[in-house]
Amino acid sequence: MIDYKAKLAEHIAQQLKDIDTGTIAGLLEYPPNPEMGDVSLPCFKLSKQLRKAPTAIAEQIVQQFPPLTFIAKAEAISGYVNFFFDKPQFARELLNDILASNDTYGSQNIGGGKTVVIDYSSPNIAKPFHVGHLRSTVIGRALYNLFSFMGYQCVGINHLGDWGTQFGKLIVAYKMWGNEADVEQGEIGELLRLYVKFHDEAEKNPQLEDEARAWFAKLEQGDEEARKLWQWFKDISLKEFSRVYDLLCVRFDSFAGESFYNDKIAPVIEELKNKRLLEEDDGALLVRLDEYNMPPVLILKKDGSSLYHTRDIAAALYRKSTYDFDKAIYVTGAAQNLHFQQWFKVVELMGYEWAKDLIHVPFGQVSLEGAKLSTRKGNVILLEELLQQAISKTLEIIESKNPSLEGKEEIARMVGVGAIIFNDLSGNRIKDIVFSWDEALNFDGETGPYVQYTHARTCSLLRRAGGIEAEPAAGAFDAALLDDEAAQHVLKQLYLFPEKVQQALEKLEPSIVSRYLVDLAQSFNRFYHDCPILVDDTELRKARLALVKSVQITLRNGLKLIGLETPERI
RNA sequence: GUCCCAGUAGCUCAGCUGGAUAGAGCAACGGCCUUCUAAGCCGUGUGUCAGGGGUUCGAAUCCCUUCUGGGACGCCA
Repeated sequence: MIDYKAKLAEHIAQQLKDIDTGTIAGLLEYPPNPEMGDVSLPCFKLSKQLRKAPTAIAEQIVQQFPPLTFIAKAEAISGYVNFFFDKPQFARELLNDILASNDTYGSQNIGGGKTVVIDYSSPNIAKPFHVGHLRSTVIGRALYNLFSFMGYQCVGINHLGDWGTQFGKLIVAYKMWGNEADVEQGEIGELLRLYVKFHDEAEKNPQLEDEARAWFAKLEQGDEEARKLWQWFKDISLKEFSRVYDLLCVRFDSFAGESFYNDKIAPVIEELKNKRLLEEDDGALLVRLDEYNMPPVLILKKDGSSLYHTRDIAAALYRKSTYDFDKAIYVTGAAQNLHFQQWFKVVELMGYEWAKDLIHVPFGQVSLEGAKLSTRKGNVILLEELLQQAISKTLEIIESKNPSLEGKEEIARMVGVGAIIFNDLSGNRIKDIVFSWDEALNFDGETGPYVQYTHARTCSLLRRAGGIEAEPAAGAFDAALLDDEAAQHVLKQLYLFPEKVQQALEKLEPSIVSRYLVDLAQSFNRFYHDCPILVDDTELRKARLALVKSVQITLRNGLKLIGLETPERI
């Protein structure tokens, strides 16, 4: 990876003596437009420490700046030092680096093989998979890819919501209003019907809630009938989930859900007791967190059954001992912020120093044109339906634009699904999303298909170039020929990729990569429009193809990170 | 009631570890395909950065406060 910023910081620090490299590196920034150079140093903050006016500092730096091959010019202007890269050297070093590193361009070994456990998707059994579940799934998968790319060993866990009072409810409903044939045939739809029916009836007859709790308690104690029904419901749900995961190409290393921790809860309760953290209140057991300005955490209900706090704590202890993680990440809706703060604190109070490695990654809520999503009220967009719609719309577009395309069904799947994923990852994850069919199925502008299309364009060019030029090699071209404005802009974008990937990792924010890809695609499309690539001038063609190849590599690496596929033709 | 999060162009958003004139896309209108994929490119217009105070050489960005919207707050997850 070439890092001119770091090199510059070193030289400037040497010159200023009293200021260290890190400080300078933190100050360096990219100027708002190209006339102001490639990297600039605002000198205002140095003013106090050096007891000198910013303009004087800037001028001093420029006057005494040593000749460096990669810097063509340094200019002092109203308190800034603007550095201009030596364009040919910059282009040559950058492209050679990208071509040589290829599918590792942008990656760094930050993790050093340390393990990160990422808990994502984690849908509730017996409820259909809807757009609301998409976020955790695609954000979590993107984080998984980012951490892997940056040298971490990842463990992806689908912490299935396969335990809890809801199963008591379902069992009660099934026994009262359901039958085997209907469930076998209706699958999740029928389970949902029973669940909704339960809630309707429970409003009239609150006693049903007690029955449900009783059945869940039986389930936890290993009652055979309860156990059998539970397993059956779970199998039916997993069948639907795996269809969706296949479409999204999402994989997990473990499906250990909440039920997995059932036999790991008692020791946790014991430990909490021994550490004198538990308090009894009206028959239930809880941990008080008043000093930390949080409400108490309920650990055990008065009927002796567990709650999800309890299971999360047991799961964290299990994961620590099983995987010895460096970080454990939980990707869930922001509505659960308090819940995570609470049980993270409990783990800390239990005396585990690794409580600091537990990280909650919250995201905003999806609503439906103002109304809240509600499975019970039937106010949902089923994810499978959304994906199918996107795929069939993509197929229509292909039929009209490129009817002779081979394997169009598969490509339509890659692009249609890509549109939905990209849409979800294009804004900061914390923002709420109002779902709109029009936006989800828009394939123009800042969208997944736009980036994929741009990637396919690079593939097409390299295909047409044929022969040895189709695979430009490092050093086999004259980078000085890439002096068009559009080409220069593409180079700058390419240079930013490693920095963006690192930022995305640090902020746990996949959208930084998504937005970067749009910027890169935009600059490439302008270059494509302004500068013919397959020209007769052999040297110029080679140089431009090297740029095209570098864009292809970078788009591909970025798309893969956020979980989009990279078809070579669209 | 207490706490958390958000508020930037008509719409969706970026910019928020303070820096040079606040940027994209969508929508609207007008151009560009006998030449490398038009899911593309170019052009036209829009802003009390929710309001008010403060800190600073400098604030969309940090602090305080008000307003608006969303969310959470013991036997659901």
